[in-house]
Amino acid sequence: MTRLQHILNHAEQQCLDNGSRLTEKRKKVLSGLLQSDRALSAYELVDYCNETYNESFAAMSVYRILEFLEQEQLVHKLNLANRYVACVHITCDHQHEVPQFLICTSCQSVKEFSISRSTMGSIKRQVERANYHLISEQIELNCLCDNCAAA
Amino acid sequence: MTRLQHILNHAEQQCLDNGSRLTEKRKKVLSGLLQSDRALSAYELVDYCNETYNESFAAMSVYRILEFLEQEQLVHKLNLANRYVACVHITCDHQHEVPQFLICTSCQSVKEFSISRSTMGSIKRQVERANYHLISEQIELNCLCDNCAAA
DNA sequence: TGATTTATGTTATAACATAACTAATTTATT
DNA sequence: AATAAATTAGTTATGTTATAACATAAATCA
Repeated sequence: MTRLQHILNHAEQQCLDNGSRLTEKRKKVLSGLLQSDRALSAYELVDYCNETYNESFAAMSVYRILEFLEQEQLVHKLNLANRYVACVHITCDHQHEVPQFLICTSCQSVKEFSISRSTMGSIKRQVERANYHLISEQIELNCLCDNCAAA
Repeated sequence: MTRLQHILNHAEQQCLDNGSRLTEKRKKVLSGLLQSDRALSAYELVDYCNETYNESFAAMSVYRILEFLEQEQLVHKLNLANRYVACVHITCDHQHEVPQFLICTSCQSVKEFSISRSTMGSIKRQVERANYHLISEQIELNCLCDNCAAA
Protein backbone atom coordinates (compact mmCIF):
# COMPACT_ATOMS: atom_id res chain seq x y z
CA MET A 1 0.00 0.00 0.00
CA THR A 2 1.35 3.38 -0.93
CA ARG A 3 2.02 6.05 1.65
CA LEU A 4 -0.78 8.09 0.11
CA GLN A 5 -3.26 5.20 0.37
CA HIS A 6 -2.23 4.64 3.95
CA ILE A 7 -2.89 8.26 4.85
CA LEU A 8 -6.20 8.34 3.03
CA ASN A 9 -7.38 5.19 4.82
CA HIS A 10 -6.36 6.63 8.13
CA ALA A 11 -8.14 9.89 7.39
CA GLU A 12 -11.24 8.06 6.26
CA GLN A 13 -11.41 6.05 9.47
CA GLN A 14 -10.93 9.21 11.49
CA CYS A 15 -13.84 10.84 9.71
CA LEU A 16 -16.03 7.81 10.33
CA ASP A 17 -15.14 7.98 14.01
CA ASN A 18 -16.30 11.60 13.96
CA GLY A 19 -19.53 10.67 12.22
CA SER A 20 -18.55 12.30 8.95
CA ARG A 21 -17.62 10.94 5.56
CA LEU A 22 -14.50 11.29 3.48
CA THR A 23 -16.14 11.17 0.06
CA GLU A 24 -14.33 10.52 -3.21
CA LYS A 25 -14.22 14.23 -4.04
CA ARG A 26 -12.88 15.03 -0.62
CA LYS A 27 -10.26 12.32 -0.99
CA LYS A 28 -9.17 13.79 -4.29
CA VAL A 29 -8.77 17.29 -2.91
CA LEU A 30 -6.90 15.95 0.10
CA SER A 31 -4.68 13.89 -2.21
CA GLY A 32 -3.81 17.03 -4.09
CA LEU A 33 -2.58 18.67 -0.94
CA LEU A 34 -0.79 15.55 0.24
CA GLN A 35 1.11 15.26 -3.01
CA SER A 36 2.13 18.88 -3.13
CA ASP A 37 5.34 20.14 -1.60
CA ARG A 38 3.90 23.60 -1.25
CA ALA A 39 0.69 25.29 -0.20
CA LEU A 40 -2.01 25.45 -2.85
CA SER A 41 -4.82 27.89 -3.44
CA ALA A 42 -8.39 26.67 -3.82
CA TYR A 43 -8.19 27.44 -7.51
CA GLU A 44 -4.93 25.56 -7.94
CA LEU A 45 -6.67 22.57 -6.39
CA VAL A 46 -9.55 22.95 -8.82
CA ASP A 47 -7.09 22.78 -11.69
CA TYR A 48 -5.19 19.91 -10.12
CA CYS A 49 -8.33 17.83 -9.67
CA ASN A 50 -9.68 18.58 -13.10
CA GLU A 51 -6.42 17.63 -14.76
CA THR A 52 -5.53 14.64 -12.62
CA TYR A 53 -8.94 13.02 -12.45
CA ASN A 54 -10.34 14.38 -15.67
CA GLU A 55 -13.36 15.57 -13.81
CA SER A 56 -15.06 18.88 -13.42
CA PHE A 57 -14.62 20.28 -9.93
CA ALA A 58 -16.39 23.56 -9.28
CA ALA A 59 -14.41 26.12 -7.32
CA MET A 60 -17.26 26.34 -4.88
CA SER A 61 -17.11 22.62 -4.20
CA VAL A 62 -13.42 22.82 -3.50
CA TYR A 63 -13.99 25.64 -1.03
CA ARG A 64 -16.60 23.56 0.74
CA ILE A 65 -14.38 20.52 0.73
CA LEU A 66 -11.46 22.49 2.12
CA GLU A 67 -13.71 23.80 4.85
CA PHE A 68 -14.69 20.24 5.69
CA LEU A 69 -11.10 19.01 5.69
CA GLU A 70 -10.15 21.89 7.96
CA GLN A 71 -12.86 20.98 10.43
CA GLU A 72 -11.55 17.44 10.46
CA GLN A 73 -8.08 18.86 11.06
CA LEU A 74 -6.77 17.14 7.98
CA VAL A 75 -5.59 20.38 6.41
CA HIS A 76 -4.71 23.89 7.51
CA LYS A 77 -5.45 27.19 5.93
CA LEU A 78 -2.66 29.75 5.68
CA ASN A 79 -4.31 33.13 5.82
CA LEU A 80 -1.10 34.98 5.08
CA ALA A 81 -0.81 33.27 1.73
CA ASN A 82 -4.44 32.43 0.94
CA ARG A 83 -3.31 28.86 0.56
CA TYR A 84 -3.96 25.45 2.07
CA VAL A 85 -1.64 22.65 3.21
CA ALA A 86 -2.19 19.11 4.43
CA CYS A 87 -1.54 18.68 8.12
CA VAL A 88 1.80 16.98 8.68
CA HIS A 89 0.38 15.21 11.72
CA ILE A 90 -2.42 13.76 9.66
CA THR A 91 -1.79 10.18 10.72
CA CYS A 92 -1.02 10.87 14.37
CA ASP A 93 -3.69 9.50 16.64
CA HIS A 94 -3.03 11.77 19.57
CA GLN A 95 -4.58 15.21 19.64
CA HIS A 96 -1.91 17.33 18.05
CA GLU A 97 -1.02 20.87 18.98
CA VAL A 98 -1.97 23.97 17.07
CA PRO A 99 0.58 24.34 14.31
CA GLN A 100 2.64 27.30 13.34
CA PHE A 101 3.89 27.86 9.83
CA LEU A 102 7.01 29.16 8.21
CA ILE A 103 6.25 30.44 4.74
CA CYS A 104 9.06 31.11 2.32
CA THR A 105 8.05 34.23 0.45
CA SER A 106 10.45 33.41 -2.35
CA CYS A 107 9.67 29.78 -3.29
CA GLN A 108 6.35 29.49 -1.43
CA SER A 109 7.51 26.42 0.44
CA VAL A 110 5.79 25.93 3.75
CA LYS A 111 7.11 24.23 6.85
CA GLU A 112 4.79 23.29 9.66
CA PHE A 113 6.60 23.69 12.95
CA SER A 114 5.90 24.28 16.60
CA ILE A 115 6.80 27.19 18.77
CA SER A 116 7.75 25.83 22.17
CA ARG A 117 5.11 25.72 24.86
CA SER A 118 7.04 28.21 26.96
CA THR A 119 7.36 30.74 24.14
CA MET A 120 3.71 30.30 23.28
CA GLY A 121 2.91 30.83 26.96
CA SER A 122 4.86 34.09 26.97
CA ILE A 123 3.01 35.34 23.95
CA LYS A 124 -0.30 34.44 25.53
CA ARG A 125 0.52 36.28 28.73
CA GLN A 126 1.57 39.38 26.83
CA VAL A 127 -1.63 39.29 24.82
CA GLU A 128 -3.72 38.97 28.00
CA ARG A 129 -1.85 41.89 29.50
CA ALA A 130 -3.11 43.96 26.55
CA ASN A 131 -6.64 42.83 27.42
CA TYR A 132 -7.04 40.67 24.36
CA HIS A 133 -7.60 36.92 24.23
CA LEU A 134 -6.01 34.60 21.70
CA ILE A 135 -8.59 32.57 19.85
CA SER A 136 -6.09 30.60 17.81
CA GLU A 137 -2.50 29.72 18.40
CA GLN A 138 -1.94 29.36 14.69
CA ILE A 139 0.81 31.76 13.75
CA GLU A 140 2.16 32.29 10.26
CA LEU A 141 5.60 33.76 9.84
CA ASN A 142 7.01 35.37 6.73
CA CYS A 143 10.35 33.73 6.08
CA LEU A 144 12.99 32.78 3.59
CA CYS A 145 14.02 29.13 3.50
CA ASP A 146 17.69 28.22 3.61
CA ASN A 147 17.89 27.72 -0.14
CA CYS A 148 16.32 31.01 -1.09
CA ALA A 149 18.29 32.87 1.56
CA ALA A 150 21.51 31.49 0.07
CA ALA A 151 20.57 32.57 -3.44
CA MET B 1 -4.14 72.89 15.66
CA THR B 2 -6.04 69.63 15.75
CA ARG B 3 -4.41 66.38 16.62
CA LEU B 4 -4.99 65.26 13.05
CA GLN B 5 -3.30 68.35 11.61
CA HIS B 6 -0.40 67.87 13.95
CA ILE B 7 0.10 64.27 12.83
CA LEU B 8 -0.22 65.18 9.17
CA ASN B 9 2.35 67.96 9.50
CA HIS B 10 4.71 65.62 11.26
CA ALA B 11 4.23 62.96 8.62
CA GLU B 12 4.75 65.47 5.85
CA GLN B 13 8.03 66.66 7.34
CA GLN B 14 9.16 63.08 7.75
CA CYS B 15 8.46 62.41 4.08
CA LEU B 16 10.38 65.52 3.08
CA ASP B 17 13.31 64.33 5.16
CA ASN B 18 13.17 61.07 3.22
CA GLY B 19 13.06 62.88 -0.10
CA SER B 20 9.48 61.93 -0.79
CA ARG B 21 6.25 63.89 -0.84
CA LEU B 22 3.06 63.56 1.12
CA THR B 23 0.67 64.78 -1.55
CA GLU B 24 -2.92 65.88 -0.99
CA LYS B 25 -4.28 62.52 -2.08
CA ARG B 26 -1.88 60.70 0.18
CA LYS B 27 -2.86 62.95 3.07
CA LYS B 28 -6.50 62.17 2.49
CA VAL B 29 -5.96 58.42 2.55
CA LEU B 30 -3.79 58.70 5.63
CA SER B 31 -6.43 60.87 7.31
CA GLY B 32 -8.98 58.17 6.67
CA LEU B 33 -6.89 55.66 8.54
CA LEU B 34 -6.03 58.10 11.32
CA GLN B 35 -9.67 58.86 11.94
CA SER B 36 -10.77 55.26 11.98
CA ASP B 37 -10.83 53.18 15.14
CA ARG B 38 -10.50 50.00 13.17
CA ALA B 39 -8.56 48.62 10.24
CA LEU B 40 -9.92 49.54 6.79
CA SER B 41 -9.74 47.79 3.46
CA ALA B 42 -8.47 49.61 0.40
CA TYR B 43 -11.99 49.74 -0.95
CA GLU B 44 -13.37 51.14 2.28
CA LEU B 45 -10.81 53.89 1.95
CA VAL B 46 -11.90 54.54 -1.62
CA ASP B 47 -15.44 55.04 -0.38
CA TYR B 48 -14.32 57.12 2.56
CA CYS B 49 -12.32 59.48 0.38
CA ASN B 50 -15.00 59.79 -2.26
CA GLU B 51 -17.65 60.61 0.33
CA THR B 52 -15.60 62.82 2.59
CA TYR B 53 -13.84 64.86 -0.07
CA ASN B 54 -16.38 64.55 -2.81
CA GLU B 55 -13.67 63.40 -5.17
CA SER B 56 -13.18 60.39 -7.33
CA PHE B 57 -10.42 58.14 -6.03
CA ALA B 58 -9.69 55.08 -8.14
CA ALA B 59 -9.06 51.85 -6.27
CA MET B 60 -5.75 51.56 -8.07
CA SER B 61 -4.63 54.93 -6.75
CA VAL B 62 -5.52 53.98 -3.21
CA TYR B 63 -3.50 50.77 -3.48
CA ARG B 64 -0.54 52.77 -4.72
CA ILE B 65 -0.93 55.33 -2.00
CA LEU B 66 -1.17 52.63 0.66
CA GLU B 67 2.00 51.08 -0.70
CA PHE B 68 3.72 54.44 -0.43
CA LEU B 69 2.46 55.07 3.11
CA GLU B 70 3.67 51.62 4.10
CA GLN B 71 7.15 52.33 2.75
CA GLU B 72 7.20 55.51 4.80
CA GLN B 73 6.14 53.46 7.81
CA LEU B 74 3.10 55.64 8.30
CA VAL B 75 0.69 52.74 8.03
CA HIS B 76 0.79 48.98 8.39
CA LYS B 77 -0.90 46.31 6.39
CA LEU B 78 -2.61 43.48 8.21
CA ASN B 79 -2.38 40.48 5.95
CA LEU B 80 -4.61 38.37 8.15
CA ALA B 81 -7.47 40.79 7.71
CA ASN B 82 -6.65 42.34 4.33
CA ARG B 83 -6.86 45.67 6.04
CA TYR B 84 -4.70 48.68 6.77
CA VAL B 85 -4.11 50.72 9.94
CA ALA B 86 -2.23 53.90 10.72
CA CYS B 87 0.92 53.32 12.72
CA VAL B 88 0.37 54.26 16.36
CA HIS B 89 3.96 55.47 16.56
CA ILE B 90 3.43 57.79 13.66
CA THR B 91 4.67 60.87 15.48
CA CYS B 92 7.53 59.23 17.35
CA ASP B 93 10.87 60.41 16.13
CA HIS B 94 12.89 57.44 17.26
CA GLN B 95 13.07 54.38 15.06
CA HIS B 96 10.26 52.26 16.37
CA GLU B 97 10.22 48.51 16.63
CA VAL B 98 8.42 46.18 14.28
CA PRO B 99 4.85 46.07 15.49
CA GLN B 100 2.68 43.13 16.27
CA PHE B 101 -1.07 43.24 16.03
CA LEU B 102 -3.98 41.89 18.00
CA ILE B 103 -7.03 41.65 15.77
CA CYS B 104 -10.43 41.16 17.32
CA THR B 105 -12.23 38.80 14.99
CA SER B 106 -15.57 39.89 16.38
CA CYS B 107 -15.53 43.71 16.25
CA GLN B 108 -12.48 44.07 13.96
CA SER B 109 -10.75 46.36 16.41
CA VAL B 110 -7.00 46.28 16.13
CA LYS B 111 -4.44 46.91 18.83
CA GLU B 112 -0.83 47.50 17.94
CA PHE B 113 1.39 46.01 20.60
CA SER B 114 4.88 44.66 21.09
CA ILE B 115 5.99 41.21 21.93
CA SER B 116 8.94 41.48 24.29
CA ARG B 117 12.43 41.34 22.87
CA SER B 118 13.16 38.13 24.67
CA THR B 119 10.06 36.37 23.39
CA MET B 120 10.76 37.63 19.89
CA GLY B 121 14.30 36.34 20.29
CA SER B 122 13.01 32.90 21.23
CA ILE B 123 10.78 32.79 18.21
CA LYS B 124 13.64 33.79 15.98
CA ARG B 125 15.91 31.08 17.35
CA GLN B 126 13.27 28.43 16.89
CA VAL B 127 12.71 29.56 13.32
CA GLU B 128 16.43 29.43 12.60
CA ARG B 129 16.58 25.95 14.08
CA ALA B 130 14.05 24.93 11.42
CA ASN B 131 16.41 26.39 8.81
CA TYR B 132 14.14 29.27 7.94
CA HIS B 133 14.88 32.97 8.34
CA LEU B 134 12.36 35.56 9.46
CA ILE B 135 12.04 38.39 6.99
CA SER B 136 9.58 40.36 9.06
CA GLU B 137 8.88 40.43 12.73
CA GLN B 138 5.36 41.60 12.08
CA ILE B 139 3.02 39.07 13.65
CA GLU B 140 -0.74 39.20 13.55
CA LEU B 141 -2.73 37.33 16.15
CA ASN B 142 -6.36 36.34 15.96
CA CYS B 143 -7.99 37.51 19.17
CA LEU B 144 -11.11 38.60 20.92
CA CYS B 145 -10.97 41.93 22.71
CA ASP B 146 -12.16 42.18 26.30
CA ASN B 147 -15.55 43.58 25.31
CA CYS B 148 -16.34 40.93 22.75
CA ALA B 149 -15.03 38.16 24.99
CA ALA B 150 -17.39 39.31 27.73
CA ALA B 151 -20.40 39.34 25.40
C1' DT C 1 12.63 75.87 -21.15
C1' DG C 2 12.93 71.21 -22.05
C1' DA C 3 14.03 66.74 -20.14
C1' DT C 4 13.31 63.63 -16.49
C1' DT C 5 11.17 61.72 -12.73
C1' DT C 6 7.23 61.06 -9.92
C1' DA C 7 2.36 60.78 -9.23
C1' DT C 8 -2.11 59.89 -10.77
C1' DG C 9 -5.81 58.34 -14.09
C1' DT C 10 -7.92 54.67 -16.60
C1' DT C 11 -9.15 50.25 -18.16
C1' DA C 12 -8.93 45.59 -17.91
C1' DT C 13 -8.40 41.50 -15.62
C1' DA C 14 -6.66 38.19 -12.15
C1' DA C 15 -7.27 36.06 -7.82
C1' DC C 16 -9.82 34.86 -3.80
C1' DA C 17 -14.33 34.07 -1.60
C1' DT C 18 -19.34 33.66 -0.40
C1' DA C 19 -24.49 33.57 -1.08
C1' DA C 20 -28.37 31.35 -2.66
C1' DC C 21 -30.58 28.07 -4.84
C1' DT C 22 -31.00 23.37 -7.32
C1' DA C 23 -29.95 18.60 -8.15
C1' DA C 24 -28.06 14.31 -6.92
C1' DT C 25 -26.63 10.96 -3.74
C1' DT C 26 -26.43 8.62 0.60
C1' DT C 27 -28.45 7.15 4.91
C1' DA C 28 -32.10 6.05 7.90
C1' DT C 29 -36.79 4.51 8.62
C1' DT C 30 -40.82 2.10 7.65
C1' DA D 1 -37.54 -2.32 -1.29
C1' DA D 2 -39.82 2.33 -1.02
C1' DT D 3 -39.77 6.57 0.82
C1' DA D 4 -38.33 10.51 3.64
C1' DA D 5 -34.60 13.04 5.53
C1' DA D 6 -30.08 14.57 5.49
C1' DT D 7 -25.87 15.31 3.32
C1' DT D 8 -23.07 16.41 -0.55
C1' DA D 9 -22.21 18.50 -4.84
C1' DG D 10 -23.46 21.51 -8.94
C1' DT D 11 -24.43 26.00 -10.72
C1' DT D 12 -24.90 30.81 -11.25
C1' DA D 13 -24.28 35.17 -9.69
C1' DT D 14 -21.88 38.34 -7.24
C1' DG D 15 -18.74 40.40 -3.80
C1' DT D 16 -14.08 41.46 -2.46
C1' DT D 17 -9.16 42.08 -2.84
C1' DA D 18 -5.30 42.97 -5.84
C1' DT D 19 -2.28 43.77 -9.91
C1' DA D 20 -0.91 44.67 -14.83
C1' DA D 21 -0.35 47.75 -18.43
C1' DC D 22 -0.40 51.84 -20.44
C1' DA D 23 -1.69 57.00 -20.72
C1' DT D 24 -1.60 61.59 -18.82
C1' DA D 25 -0.43 65.23 -15.62
C1' DA D 26 2.40 67.49 -12.35
C1' DA D 27 6.68 68.50 -10.04
C1' DT D 28 11.69 68.75 -10.13
C1' DC D 29 16.04 69.46 -12.02
C1' DA D 30 19.60 70.60 -15.45
